[in-house]
Amino acid sequence: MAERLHSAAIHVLRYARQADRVSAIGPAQLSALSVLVYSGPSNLRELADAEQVAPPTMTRIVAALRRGGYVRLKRCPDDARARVVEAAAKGVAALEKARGARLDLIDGMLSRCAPADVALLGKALAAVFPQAP
Amino acid sequence: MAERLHSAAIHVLRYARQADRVSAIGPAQLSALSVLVYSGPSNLRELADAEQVAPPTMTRIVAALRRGGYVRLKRCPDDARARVVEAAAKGVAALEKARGARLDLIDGMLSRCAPADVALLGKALAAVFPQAP
DNA sequence: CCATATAGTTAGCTTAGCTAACTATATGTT
DNA sequence: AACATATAGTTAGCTAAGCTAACTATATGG
Repeated sequence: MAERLHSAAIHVLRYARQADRVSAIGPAQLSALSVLVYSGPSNLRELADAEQVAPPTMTRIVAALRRGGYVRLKRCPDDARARVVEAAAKGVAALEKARGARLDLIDGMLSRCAPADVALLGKALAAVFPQAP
Repeated sequence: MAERLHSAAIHVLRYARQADRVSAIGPAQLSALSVLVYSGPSNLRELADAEQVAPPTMTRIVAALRRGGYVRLKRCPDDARARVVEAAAKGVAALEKARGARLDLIDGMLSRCAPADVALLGKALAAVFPQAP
């Protein structure tokens, strides 16, 4: 069962990743950006934890996003050491576009299956991953 | 629906990836190795296509796997340009270990859900991804 | 026999990951 | 208040993993 889920997850993401080639932004940057867009502003440490990455790695990812104009950094009012990273409008737009391309691919994949099976999968996923957006 | 599947796949693999930290071998190498172990020997071009990677990248991944003793290279009998890459015993063992660690994590994740939901998910996955091992 | 295609490699770049060591600011204890 | 310790982030320097362009060597088709 774990095997089946693992294999399906790999299959879905491998297929969806094809869409990322159109995006000018790298995969780690895109992933960090999606956290910022969907979970709101964050400091570097939280972002690094969310992405399962060491702090220096997140420093670089955020620096690259900033150079591209995808995020803004602000000073944290209650801690002078920390910065708050926030998605800029350009970042939100880039993320939505990349995400849309991925979802289109997955939609195409699902459209080649029986609708009843897809509906069943939806129900099962909702039950097992209740927090899924 | 595509959204739900995408999100669940990300969630599962992000969680499972924690297990990879124990493995000495990098993620790209592990992934290529799994193709070799489960689909059998292959030449570089096929492997690069399977991994959605450019040929020079696969040259390096295979070189690293070879240095580690995880794969062997043979000459191709019917094409002197090509090499056949084959998993060595050490490679099979390393892959099984890494894979086992990932599956254990996913098992743990699923064990915290209602068994009926998990069974439903299994049925749905089998219907939508019939080729899944 | 030559032209073209294909398998793979080399060179050189970027991104993304790490650890170790550092600066600067908070915080808790005397 | 002073100092010790903890925490936020950065810098430096390494490796792995991705790419394109340009190359070598072998197949293959005319």
